Amino acid sequence: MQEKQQTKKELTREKNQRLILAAAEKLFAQLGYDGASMSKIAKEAALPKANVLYYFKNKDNLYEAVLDNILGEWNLGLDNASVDDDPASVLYHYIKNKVILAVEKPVPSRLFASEMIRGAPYLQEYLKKSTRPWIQAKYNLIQDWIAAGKMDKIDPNHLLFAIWSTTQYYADFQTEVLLVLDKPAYEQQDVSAITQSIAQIILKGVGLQLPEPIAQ
Amino acid sequence: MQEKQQTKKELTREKNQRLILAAAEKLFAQLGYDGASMSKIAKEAALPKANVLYYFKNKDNLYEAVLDNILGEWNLGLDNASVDDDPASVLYHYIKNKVILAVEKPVPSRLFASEMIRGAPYLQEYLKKSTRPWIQAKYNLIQDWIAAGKMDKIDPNHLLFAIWSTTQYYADFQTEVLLVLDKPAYEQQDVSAITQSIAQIILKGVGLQLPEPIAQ
DNA sequence: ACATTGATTGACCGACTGGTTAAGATGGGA
DNA sequence: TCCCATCTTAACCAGTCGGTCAATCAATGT
Repeated sequence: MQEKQQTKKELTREKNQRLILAAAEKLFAQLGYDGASMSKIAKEAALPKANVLYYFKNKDNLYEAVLDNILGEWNLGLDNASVDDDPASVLYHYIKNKVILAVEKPVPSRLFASEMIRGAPYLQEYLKKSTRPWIQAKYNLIQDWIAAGKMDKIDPNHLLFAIWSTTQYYADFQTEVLLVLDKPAYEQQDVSAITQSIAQIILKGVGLQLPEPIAQ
Repeated sequence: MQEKQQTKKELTREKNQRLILAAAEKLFAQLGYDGASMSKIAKEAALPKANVLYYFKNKDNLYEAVLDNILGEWNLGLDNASVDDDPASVLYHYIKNKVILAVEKPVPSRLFASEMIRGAPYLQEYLKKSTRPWIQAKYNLIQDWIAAGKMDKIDPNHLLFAIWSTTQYYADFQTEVLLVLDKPAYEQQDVSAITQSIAQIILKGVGLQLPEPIAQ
């Protein structure tokens, strides 16, 4: 248990790294890779620029650290499902989780989107090694559901694209959504309204029924 | 008709402006606002930087010109529909057009997405003056279709978001899509495959039937 | 108590940024 | 033909970029 006993140095080290990562995440998402300068990030983290470069050797290094930090908590869900589960329930909860994430933590989604728009210069390897096997497994799962007559025939890839796009839209295009809805910010009730709308379209769209009554 | 008689100067002026706009559009979408420098744009357009700044006073001016240039051809469609039309047919063709645009001209979509992710610093006014009235009209149209019993009850805003997100995804996230589909580039047949998948989900999702048999 | 290691930071660097300027090339109307 | 407006472009500017460095500071093991 002696690894739990952290020295003061180790504590401030961790704290500073978290500070820098949070500041970098925010600014990279807001201003893009080139727009977020090291000095702006340092200022946001309330540290001297040289100190930021002490913890992360260079800008690329920091950018990759931010991406790594995000991907872990962002891509999960839909992982424990099997053929025997009810696709309506599984997909509904997957959509719901993605909507909650999009509304409550939009920054990672925006950062991911920026990366993709630029051709994924840093995430290409990650996509090949991690996303592709994951989607392959889900592809098979959905195919099995279709073969079992549990849902309509549809290309599973495009179904997953549809779920990702519709949910992440509320994070990436938040500005447009709020402007159209004429709101200053998302409210509690919006999460369920969005979830219901998306789930209604997509689930019925592949021959499933909404698993829950509309919660008021 | 004498305005048709262009002098040599006017011709090169137009040509250079088109050249610069095309180069800027490409680089702004690829590298973001800050990543695309004036010298890179000039190099891409094969002109000296000072010449680019002669035609467009400064970077902001050029950026806005690029956005203006895009929005005209990008946002149309769904405009001549009325309550008496068949929603299935109207929405199907709208989706189809958006998919074609996403696959064949992804750059404008990516530029628009970048703008949105950054909070639409330049497009906010445009959104208020142009997009909001447009979407208000479509909102009423869809509500009328619902009232006429032609389709399921659904919030028209979220339906439009779903159509925009699913279609534009194939432009903005092209890298991810191609990687998942294991292709080097979109092919002719992909347009109809994507259109069919999206239309199948969304139309059936709001209680409509695909208006055309799957074209082989 | 002290030496050693890690942490902090201001000053600095060359490269590049968006933008200006001024001098010359070009072409059209008189 | 000549003049004048438009166009072209190298040279230049101050400011910022990512990154380095060396001097100082703080904490730790002995």
